[in-house]
Amino acid sequence: MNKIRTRFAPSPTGYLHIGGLRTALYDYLFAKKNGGDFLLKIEDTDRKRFVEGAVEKLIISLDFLGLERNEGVMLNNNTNGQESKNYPRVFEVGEYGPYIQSEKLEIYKKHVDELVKNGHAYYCFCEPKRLEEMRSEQTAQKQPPIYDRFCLQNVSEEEINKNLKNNCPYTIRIKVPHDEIIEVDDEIRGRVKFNTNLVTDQILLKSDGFPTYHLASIIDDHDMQITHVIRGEEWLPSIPIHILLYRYFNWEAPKFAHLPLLLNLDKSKLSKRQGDVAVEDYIKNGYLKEALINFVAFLGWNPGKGETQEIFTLEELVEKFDLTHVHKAGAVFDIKKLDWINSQWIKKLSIEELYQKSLPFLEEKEFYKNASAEKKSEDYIKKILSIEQDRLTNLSEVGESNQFFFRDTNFDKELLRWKDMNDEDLKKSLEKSLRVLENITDENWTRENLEKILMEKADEKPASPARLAGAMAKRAGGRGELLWPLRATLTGEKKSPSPFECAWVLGKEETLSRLKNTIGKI
RNA sequence: GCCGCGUUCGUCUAGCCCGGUCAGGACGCCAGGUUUUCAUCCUGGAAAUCAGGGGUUCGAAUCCCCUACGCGGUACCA
Repeated sequence: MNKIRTRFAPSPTGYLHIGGLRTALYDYLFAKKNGGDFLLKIEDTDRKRFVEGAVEKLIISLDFLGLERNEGVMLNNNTNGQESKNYPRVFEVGEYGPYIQSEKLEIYKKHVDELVKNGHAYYCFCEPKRLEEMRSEQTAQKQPPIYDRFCLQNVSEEEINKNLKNNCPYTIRIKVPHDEIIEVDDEIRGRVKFNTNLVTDQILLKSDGFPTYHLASIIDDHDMQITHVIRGEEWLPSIPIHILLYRYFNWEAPKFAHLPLLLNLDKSKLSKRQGDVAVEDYIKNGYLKEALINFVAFLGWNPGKGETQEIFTLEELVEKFDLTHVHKAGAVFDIKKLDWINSQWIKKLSIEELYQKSLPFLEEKEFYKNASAEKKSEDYIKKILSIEQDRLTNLSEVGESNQFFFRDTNFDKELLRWKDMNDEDLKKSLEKSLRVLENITDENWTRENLEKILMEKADEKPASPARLAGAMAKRAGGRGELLWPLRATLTGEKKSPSPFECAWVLGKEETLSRLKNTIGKI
């Protein structure tokens, strides 16, 4: 059996779409699972929709995500690729190129001429206006909109030659046979059938000399020896054309797998209207690439029986991936699940990694910019991150809910009170914390120690005779008597990490100073 | 309109090919536990008459047919 080869074939119309990522991912996973090759080609035959820099952006995104290609279009030239004619910083690596459609125009022309010669395709000189009128009439009569073959039936060879000589604009159409059922075994959907009487003679070559998708993709996939075409469901209706082209060229067709669509919450095709669709936007908003890949992999696929685990690395996905477990129905993109997966991936990061990834987000924040140099130190930030790690669902939230680490706190006496504590009790509580903390040396100022010592003190005795000792006191929140005012002093917030964690991050000096400051104000 | 694809908890889905489990898991939600607060973590719960209707069968989410609904295609866009 031939080596398995898949390709991702985006159009450079902007950025890597989240749906594109899913397609690319499945192409990648399938190829790697089967020891095959995965490559990138560019479908830039629509000059009206072309966006400057889009090819580069696409590659950057794929590289960033770690979806490595064996060949095709690349940005870094470490494998002696050839510089692209149309895109100066882009290289083409591999022996089946060009991998950029706009560089293959002569090849397409040559093939389509062959089709014309063999009677499988024909010249069409119809103007768009006539085609439009024809179609609206057909739909009005409840007929399927199909080209009426005017040029096939009414334009003689002589006229064709004359028109060509006069540089009349023309297109070339495929000649679809009548009364035939075309059957395809889709890897995901099983057998799919189409009646050719309902298939129009699609345009293969546009009047600007560029091929349409149908022609170009078939020639490319053949040239590049693609064995499995894994693409979006929107291509399913045009598959009879593709099958016909393989037959006309006398080429063996690859296997096809049509992926279910990604949907908005309202089940319409995933679109920008209802949220971000560009991979780069998700990255910009603090999602990890691991989470994005993990999440998108599960949109329309699952590892099957018995597997309850859902957090997987790219490598693990490669190992588990299987086309037969791809679902047929469209999948709603629910960002709540992405958030959860992202939080899981954040928890797996080392502090060093978390620091490197969080810093760019932190540097954008006002509270960080306004902080002292000491509070921007790597050591200090890492401490904050180590206690925030379990609380983050998203990198962009970093520091957000713990801004007291970066600036002074506000004094709010009511916040400091534990339950119905009076001023005197409050002051006593804080003074006790101060005494305890003062006695902890710098080298003993660790998370574990602070917790151990403060907890001991908090459990020591019920502060007021009205409260019972032991477990009952604990239940009534005896620990809060010491711990709540301490934590509130250190943070100035109703909600925050524990006082042990906060004191540890702030350091002895800052902790004591915040305590003294507050005590002085009561 | 025409053609194609699809339809299991709110969402992602297992199970369907090879009929026979209280239709299982995850996210989210709710409750409880741990806990000074928050988050994490742990335990439990609600949540799908398997789109609807007909068959076939002792028995159907699973096989067959019909209907409805959704989506995609219907371009000199991909």
